[in-house]
Amino acid sequence: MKTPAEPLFTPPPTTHNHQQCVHNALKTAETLCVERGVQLTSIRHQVLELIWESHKAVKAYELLDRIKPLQNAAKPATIYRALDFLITQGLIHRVESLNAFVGCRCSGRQHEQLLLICKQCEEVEERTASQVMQALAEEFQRAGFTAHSKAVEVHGLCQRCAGLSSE
Amino acid sequence: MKTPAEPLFTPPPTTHNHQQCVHNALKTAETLCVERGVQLTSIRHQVLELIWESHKAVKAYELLDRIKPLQNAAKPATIYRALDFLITQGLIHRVESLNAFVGCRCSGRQHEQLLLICKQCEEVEERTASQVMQALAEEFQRAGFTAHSKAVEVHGLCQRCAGLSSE
DNA sequence: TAGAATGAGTTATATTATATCATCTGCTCC
DNA sequence: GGAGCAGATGATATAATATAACTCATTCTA
Repeated sequence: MKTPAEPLFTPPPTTHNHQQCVHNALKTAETLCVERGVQLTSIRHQVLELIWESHKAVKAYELLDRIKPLQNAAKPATIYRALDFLITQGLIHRVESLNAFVGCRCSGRQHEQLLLICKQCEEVEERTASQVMQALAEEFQRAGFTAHSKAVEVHGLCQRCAGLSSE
Repeated sequence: MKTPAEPLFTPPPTTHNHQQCVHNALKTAETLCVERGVQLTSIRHQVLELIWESHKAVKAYELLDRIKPLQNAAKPATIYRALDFLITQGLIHRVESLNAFVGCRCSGRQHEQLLLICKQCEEVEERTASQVMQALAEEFQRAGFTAHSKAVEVHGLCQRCAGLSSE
């Protein structure tokens, strides 16, 4: 049931050790869920693992297709429920502008980050961007607005892709 | 064909003169389209007008329902094409986190604004927030990211609604 | 007048997401 | 042990959002 999933994706061409990266993310998730007394069930774990296969944002129905070999009975609701759980626990981000989901690197803590989405390699980089958040807070102050949740998403070219295309 | 549309909505309880506000928006749109040599056709004008009926973000299928009395043949594509046009011309914003659309107050110019979305009255306030944009630009610099388009959307309570609920 | 460009009509379908009710599983309390 | 509860999942259906692809009409202009 907890098959490590076939490498259905092209690993990111970055130099980072992705296997380690995924391993950390899953371990952190497991620990956090224990601490919080919530259940990282088999399905939820599998969905999280599938999301972490790459640093690209993944669509819900893509996850559904990929999880079917492991969970024959999987239906849209299966995926959406798992996604809800993972979002609530701060383990993944929903990328609003793509209707897609990406693993959260700062698992479970601060969950409102700047997302930099590369149009070319499609990878999503998450940044804390405290100065941006600070400027936002000041703007809310001026506007008399009480913020509950933020989505700060930027599309463009990541450093690597911009470098390649300008050569 | 250019019926001013029945008041299907509750006008915003703000003190502003909404009729004037809509009038300005439409006039500006008309002028801009002439300047740019693009056609603000009857359908496009109607959709823009419907969007401006309130300061809430409107769903595409809501627009479809509302435009049907005026454009009997209207289909989803009718609306989505008009929306595409209006977005391209910078006359409306797409609110990514709601899959909805709202009139743009800074028509046609700077089109990347901070959107403050009230969970209670549902109105969307648009702010230029140059300090936020500046902080974003600096963050892109640090990340080596080339930004093409931004969505900065915040959900919460507007001043008015926060005031009311805290009384 | 042919042909390109643009907008709109029409039909079909793809994609994304939720509602609802039934069932199962593990736990607690008696 | 069994009743009852809560949380998770199964199963079915359908809602909501969005696009594709082809046609036709209009306008402009070469």
